[in-house]
Amino acid sequence: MDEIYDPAAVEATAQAHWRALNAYRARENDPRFPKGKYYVCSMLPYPSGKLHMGHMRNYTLNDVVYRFMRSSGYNVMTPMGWDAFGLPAENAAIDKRVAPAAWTRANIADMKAQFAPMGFAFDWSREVSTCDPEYYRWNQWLFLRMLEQGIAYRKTQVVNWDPVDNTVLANEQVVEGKGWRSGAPVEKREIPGYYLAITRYADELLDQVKNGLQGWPEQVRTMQENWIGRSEGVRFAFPYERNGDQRRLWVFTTRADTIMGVTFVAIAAEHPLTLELAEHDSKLKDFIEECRVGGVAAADLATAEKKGVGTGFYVTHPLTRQSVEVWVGNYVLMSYGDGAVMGVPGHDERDFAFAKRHGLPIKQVIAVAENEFSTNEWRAWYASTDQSRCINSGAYDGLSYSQAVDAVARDLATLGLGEKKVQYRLRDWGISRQRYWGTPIPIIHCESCGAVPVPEADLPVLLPEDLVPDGSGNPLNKDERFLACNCPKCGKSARRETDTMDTFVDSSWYFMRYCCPGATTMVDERAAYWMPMDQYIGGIEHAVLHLLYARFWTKVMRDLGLLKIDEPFQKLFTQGMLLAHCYYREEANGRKRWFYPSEIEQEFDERGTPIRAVAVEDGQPVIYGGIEKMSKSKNNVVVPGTFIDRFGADTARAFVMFAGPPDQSAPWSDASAEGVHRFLKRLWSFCYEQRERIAAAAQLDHGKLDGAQKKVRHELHVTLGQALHDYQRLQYNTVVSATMKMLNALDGVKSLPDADALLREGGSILLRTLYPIAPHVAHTLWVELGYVRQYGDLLDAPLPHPADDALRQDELELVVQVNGKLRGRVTVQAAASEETIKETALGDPHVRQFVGDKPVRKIVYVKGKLINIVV
RNA sequence: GCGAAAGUGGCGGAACUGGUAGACGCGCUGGCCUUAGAAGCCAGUGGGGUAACCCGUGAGGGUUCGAGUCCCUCCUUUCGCACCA
Repeated sequence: MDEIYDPAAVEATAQAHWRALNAYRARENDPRFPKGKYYVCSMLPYPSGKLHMGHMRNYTLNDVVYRFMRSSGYNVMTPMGWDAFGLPAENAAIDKRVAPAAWTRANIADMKAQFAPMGFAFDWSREVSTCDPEYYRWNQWLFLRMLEQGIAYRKTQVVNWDPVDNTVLANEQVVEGKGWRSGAPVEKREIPGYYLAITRYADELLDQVKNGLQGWPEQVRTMQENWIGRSEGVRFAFPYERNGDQRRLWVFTTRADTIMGVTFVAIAAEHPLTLELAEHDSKLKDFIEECRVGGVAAADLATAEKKGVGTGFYVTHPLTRQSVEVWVGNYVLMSYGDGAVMGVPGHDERDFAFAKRHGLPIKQVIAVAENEFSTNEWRAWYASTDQSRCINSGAYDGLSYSQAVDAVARDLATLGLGEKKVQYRLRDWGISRQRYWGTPIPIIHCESCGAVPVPEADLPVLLPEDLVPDGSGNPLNKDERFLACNCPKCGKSARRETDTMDTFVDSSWYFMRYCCPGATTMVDERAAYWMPMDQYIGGIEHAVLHLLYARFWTKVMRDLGLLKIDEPFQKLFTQGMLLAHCYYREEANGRKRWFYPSEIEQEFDERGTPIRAVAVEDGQPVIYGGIEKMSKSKNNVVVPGTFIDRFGADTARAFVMFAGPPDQSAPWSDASAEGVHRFLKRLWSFCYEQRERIAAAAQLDHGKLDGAQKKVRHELHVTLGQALHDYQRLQYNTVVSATMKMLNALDGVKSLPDADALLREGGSILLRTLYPIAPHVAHTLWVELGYVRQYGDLLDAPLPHPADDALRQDELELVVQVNGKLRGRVTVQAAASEETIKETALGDPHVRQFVGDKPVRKIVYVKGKLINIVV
């Protein structure tokens, strides 16, 4: 054993050992692990080629779960793969003139190499790349099954168009009116595409996120709930006549009790009736155009002015039979409900604003308390329905909210003009993307037969890998080899669909393919063994997108008989980001020049308060830019390579765990990281010095320990109990603290000549507690100190558990409070009666000083902890 | 605007179910070692005070023998949603 801790050597040896054992290859029903399977997985990364410490934090978290659960006796499996399709590869192709496939594969190789030094327990035999035909063929296969079931269908509708990325976006991918990736304001376009009927599953998706999924963070569950957005209400129609036809204008409302307050009907600019009426109305035409390009940021939209145009066209109120004018309003969304609303300005804030602006009548039909309603000043009576009463509403007068809704729905139903309906905010998932680097949609367009599915036997529809996009649209449209085909129905020459699938399709089930590498079907019985996943780990940014799609996909697979589970992820953990300090200086041209941390020196005052930071190059001050997300533009990205070279992977792992609670963002700090390295060095020196005593020590007999050793042993076992608890709740920062505490405690008894047994037991506890976090150094010391003979290889050595005799104490130190304030400490026999303890407390001279001659009103005794004397 | 979470030393952060606030680490101070530096080791480190003590978990109130923790009001920050009828 070397005297000096050499992480490079330690890590190389440990990794060679694990490699020789093929240690992370997981097998179904492995008899070595009677506790059963445990599947832990991190969201698969996009192979951008660059990994920083933030990634390492995420995967270390994953690795700690793996090692801890394996130490607990589970058959643990943790895989890794690549979300390999998508736009960055195409953009890189345009920039660098390389095919996306080559770029992506090179990045994957690069990233795997960057992972290697960290010692992660990935079972690489299960690796998945979503751009691999053996993977995406099953996207195509399931898509065809969905077509058969009517879950997938083709339609033309107004979509979100990203003018920079030149593609359609799903609603989930539009953030504040902008494309989630490009940041460009989204336009509205009418384009044909394929949709997946996720709304069919809306009820189930909602129910399980509300009432199941106990292992998910509340925040994510709420976000999904809001996204699905279930509303109960009434869908009804305003009849009208046009060109001799009897037609109906449908609307949806949650406030059917206000139906007698309708003074207009507002419809969306893209509503079919709008388009029809606009044919002979140039003002309306202009307004439609304004709505199409306008509406940049959705945040402004909510407060934006309620613009609109009257059409001069009238429909009939279904209950009063009065004529009501149709208006086109910019606040009506075509994509929700029927793209039309009844206008009740008396009781809806938006309708009110619209009516005020356009001079439309306002009618009160709900009784409200004095001063709560006036036409000049809106008060949000709308929000409270529990005590409202109808007025000015004919037959409905006096009814409460729910009575009125029931009565109105019944009357509308009698007329055949409406009924109760549940409306969702969730819309079907548009998966067509006008991009090259994705899964080809397996459809053939035939002039006589239309859109024809590719026969199963012809799968996969291979994506050509040698095309280099030039920025002028989808290169598949120009690739004759890909386009040319024959119609599977009539055999005539036809053209292939060139749209590809949204990459969220790829990530909707990769975690199931991990379970059954090489399966000749989409999934096989091995998936039934590993699924549902026990612990999923990923960023909060996927709270709705990926996690909702994956849940939907699982349910579709279940209904097709491929699986028996309802939900894919039992527990979800959303990890926080790793941040870093940044420093800059204003240049003469007004630009900011960002400094790398290595170019900066921080100065402190006598008390440790940072005063200023200076640049190493000239000693002149720079401006502290705060703690920010790691980004290239701010030069504050910490890369693993150089850090690991200097301090080793174990330090990197231990520090990213120590930096803060894993579910919160934490700042990287070179100084703190070196502190963790110092700890590992101290641990190494300690073990080096004590190696002979520990290796030769006898079994520990608690009864033979003296008071000082008992105290240390007690502390060790209490700390162990806390560490195990924190392991369970994934609070690894305090686990690292616990191992530091254990070392400090053992350090305190190393000079005692008869402490060999205690050192041996303590060392074994410390190393096993530390192992999931810093496995290389723990493994090496485990071997050197001779623990293998007793417990076996550290990979599968049983977890230590606090011993009862160590936790039990002969004497207790109790805190004495007077009126809730700490006034003294007393030591009592553990077996002492409450009476004796109280007397001892009162007898303490310091306590007596505070009690004085005031009468004691009450004495509270908290067992084993404290005594509070109330005077 | 609506909803959620969080505010604790110079810093990152502990305190599981109300029970010794500041664990553990960083930084800082003093000392030892060293020709010197680096590394290492020892001691100290919430604020005030010579001290006894007093004050301290964003602000204010409340419940309780006892509140960082529970309740109410407010402030700040972060995140999510954002015309969803």
